[in-house]
Amino acid sequence: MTMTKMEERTEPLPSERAARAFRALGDEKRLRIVELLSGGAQCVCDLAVRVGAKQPLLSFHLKTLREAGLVVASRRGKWIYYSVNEELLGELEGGLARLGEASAEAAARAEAGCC
Amino acid sequence: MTMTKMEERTEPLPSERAARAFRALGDEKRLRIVELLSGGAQCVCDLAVRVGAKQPLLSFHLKTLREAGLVVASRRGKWIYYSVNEELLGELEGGLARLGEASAEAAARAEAGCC
DNA sequence: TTGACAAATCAATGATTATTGATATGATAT
DNA sequence: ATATCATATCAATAATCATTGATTTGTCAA
Repeated sequence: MTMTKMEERTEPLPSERAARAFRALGDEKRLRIVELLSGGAQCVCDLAVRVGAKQPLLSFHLKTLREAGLVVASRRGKWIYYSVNEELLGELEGGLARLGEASAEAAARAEAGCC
Repeated sequence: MTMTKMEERTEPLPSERAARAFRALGDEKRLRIVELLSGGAQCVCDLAVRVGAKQPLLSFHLKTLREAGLVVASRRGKWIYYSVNEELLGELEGGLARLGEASAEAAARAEAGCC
């Protein structure tokens, strides 16, 4: 067997990863967190105040976002700063764009009466 | 009161609507459904086969997508055809783009050392 | 060390969601 | 009217998720 990881393409964004990321964005508090983070990296205590959630809940949501790959954490002394992963955000954006385009083309085809 | 619906702006995409839409996309089966639909409108029975789910489950997922505004249904005789709502897709795309840009600017600011 | 503070983890609970089989609705054709 | 086919809805169950308070871990400063 020993199969040297010889598989890593075709789909721009494996749908499991995309679904997980969308699911992570699919909560108002987490969406708010990402918005806040996109204004600059923040520590958890800052976020807790602005999101209006207690610290353990914030940690939970940040973990969800982290596991989805949407944010990254970096410790600076006593604090941990979070920031958004622009790359994944861009891939999701691209995925939506692709769907939109495909959908527009399909609509045009249908309009043209091939159905 | 009689309040004539006098509230409908400010946020490009109210975060509740955005969160609901992302949540709807946050399931592999539903993401697959949207992908299939973006290839052209389809009836439920078609989808059921391709997604590999039973009819009531398909209906459930389609309802979720419908309620999130991501797809629209239109009856044609005995069948109901679903298609994706490009407008909402575009708004979500725009929202992600906005987050990405804000985040890039914040990173640039941080780089420039104002922290 | 000890104390204090930031953040993560844990255990418990309630809320939401996915899935299923059975049943109801709505359209068409006979 | 009846039969049939497509789809929706319902009731029940299992799985996942959000939220909380208590506890733990990690870091710094005295």
